Amino acid sequence: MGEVTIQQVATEAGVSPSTVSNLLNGRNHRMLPETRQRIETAIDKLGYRPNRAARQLRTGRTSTIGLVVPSVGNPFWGALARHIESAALAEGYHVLLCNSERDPRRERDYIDELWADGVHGVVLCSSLPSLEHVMPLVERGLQLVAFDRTSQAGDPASLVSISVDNAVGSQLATQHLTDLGHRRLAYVSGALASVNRKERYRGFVAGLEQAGLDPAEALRAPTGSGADDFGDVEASELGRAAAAELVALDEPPTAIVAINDMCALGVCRGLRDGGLEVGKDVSVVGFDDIVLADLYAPTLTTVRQPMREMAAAAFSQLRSRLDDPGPSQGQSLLFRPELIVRESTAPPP
Amino acid sequence: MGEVTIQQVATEAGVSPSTVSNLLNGRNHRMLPETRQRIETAIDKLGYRPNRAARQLRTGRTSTIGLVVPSVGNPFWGALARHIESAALAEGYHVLLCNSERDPRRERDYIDELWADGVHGVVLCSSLPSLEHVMPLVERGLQLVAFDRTSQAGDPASLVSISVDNAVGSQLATQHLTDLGHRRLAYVSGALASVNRKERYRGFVAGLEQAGLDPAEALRAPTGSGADDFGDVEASELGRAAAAELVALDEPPTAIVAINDMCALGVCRGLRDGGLEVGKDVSVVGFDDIVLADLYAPTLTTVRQPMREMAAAAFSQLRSRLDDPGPSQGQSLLFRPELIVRESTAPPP
DNA sequence: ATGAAAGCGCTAACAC
DNA sequence: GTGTTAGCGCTTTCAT
Repeated sequence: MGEVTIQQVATEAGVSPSTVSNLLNGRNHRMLPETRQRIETAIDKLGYRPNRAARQLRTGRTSTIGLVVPSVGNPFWGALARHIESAALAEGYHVLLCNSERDPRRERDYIDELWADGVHGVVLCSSLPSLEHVMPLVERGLQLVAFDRTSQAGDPASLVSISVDNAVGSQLATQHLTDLGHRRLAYVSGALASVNRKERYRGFVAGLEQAGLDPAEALRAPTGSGADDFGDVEASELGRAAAAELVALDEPPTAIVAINDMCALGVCRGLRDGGLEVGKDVSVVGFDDIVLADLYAPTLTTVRQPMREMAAAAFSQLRSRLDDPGPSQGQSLLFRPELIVRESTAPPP
Repeated sequence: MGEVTIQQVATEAGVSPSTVSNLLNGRNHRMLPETRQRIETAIDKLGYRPNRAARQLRTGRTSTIGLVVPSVGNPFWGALARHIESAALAEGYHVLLCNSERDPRRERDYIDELWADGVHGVVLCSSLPSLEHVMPLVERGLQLVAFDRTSQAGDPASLVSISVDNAVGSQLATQHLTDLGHRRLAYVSGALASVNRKERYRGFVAGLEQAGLDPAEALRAPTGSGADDFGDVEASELGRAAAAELVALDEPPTAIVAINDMCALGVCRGLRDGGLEVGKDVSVVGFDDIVLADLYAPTLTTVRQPMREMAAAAFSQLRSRLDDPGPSQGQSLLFRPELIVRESTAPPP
């Protein structure tokens, strides 16, 4: 019941293991068609599959990449995982899934382990403003593609960043609201601890200013330290709590920009709890365009990230760097967001 | 920049590699505390991490398991992946993610590759009624835990199945509807091609009969061959299309049982398209209790699967079989579903 | 155009 | 209690 080895294939085909190996690795340009034929027959007959551990031990290469996301339980990250995996599969790569739960320590431990496993390429979806905790490995040759996080000053020089243009997206959303006539806007997000959150907020402020509104007067929720306590899975909880706060105000906002779709759905839920009708009493706009945005009642106006393309780019960047691990130039790919107008936004009542 | 090897650690600590290995593998009961100390110091100093490829090549074991799901883009599978990964991580295992996209061929290819990678344990979320395509590997020693699919007659003897009691769950849902006074029910699902779909439908029928209704008179949607064309990601699309059909009927149903939550959300969407109000004109009940069920408007009545427990069970079953790969008895674990009543169900108008 | 040989880093008998 | 030794299956010079 032992596995078939390259040795057995060689014996069966009447050649040496190295010849089989040569064929396997595409070094068959000057191989006799007959030899080649014999080997292929033997492989088929024996059902031979190369042992990856052995191959990896020898070459130091793996065709496995790591994917670190906050949580695949969140539909947004789930969708990313699906697309990354699909792009990887098409090139014969496998994906090791890591849920950081937005815990920096877990994130670091994971990357350490991936490295120890021989995984030299990782798509990292980190909320952390600094990537210092992974620098040692990057210096040792770890290839990193940051997803949903634009490059920062202290980042490793070779870092590739794939992200939607968050500021533009948020500004688009905000502008849509002010165009509809809204003057009293609120912004809902957790603590602006991560790069992309900051950028999205910046877009919100820019949108306000463009409409001649004073950002200082815009509402923010949830207030207080509570904002820090919400992780990624609970984005909807956060939105719901924030909406409750907002509804209780003397002068509630007529429009709300949420940090992302899950949060926006929570906001909608909280608004309903407070007896308000979304898309009528209050407008809500999200960010991401997850599948559920178009399913919700009312359907959610949101900013779409071109996920499939972004995922494909993330993988192909990683792959090309894995193939040529020389010291390479870092770069940022910023994708263009698109405003998708649906039912959750309307002129103020 | 080469990696630190066990040899270097040994040299540094002034011992032999085997002694280091012994410590690493917990064979340190009768080791001099001093030796142990020296080794640990050396490990820390050098930042040593064992090379898994080498270890795997030597022992034939991996601490990686495979997880094959239809698509992590679907929140239900995303949640499962998160929980499985979390259970695995707690025991030092890693999870290789595989999206089958409900393609039997992809499913098989994946499992073949996992096996070739030295992965001997797989949690398989297959919709397929037959597991014949993976039998050869099971016979070679592949440990398989089927998730969301109860054991079938032709299954491998050693198979472990983890599933919610689908029939009971569906019956609970149906009964809830008939208790509310509904007489004209519809069932929405794709083709009953998979084991769990069949079971859920059986529960629906049982619920009807228990209420003295004739299952033959119950509606089913979508009708026609269209039902086959929907995969997993598009469950919501299917629900929406089905609702459109149902709404167009002379006598539309007053209550709808959907195969799962994503489908139910699609149904709600379709109902709204048709101008009907969910939870008032029509009642809808789903299955799974994904996070969004409680976020939706109206909140969705559904049947909860105890995901975390089920995921933990799946992993621990797999693990124990991996640890003792002797020919083991197959078994089925059927978890108790729970009806969660929310706003989407009410007495008929 | 093919083969022989060495060794990747680790573990597990078996010595001592 | 610790060291010696012999590979696990594969790739890759270097010969031929």
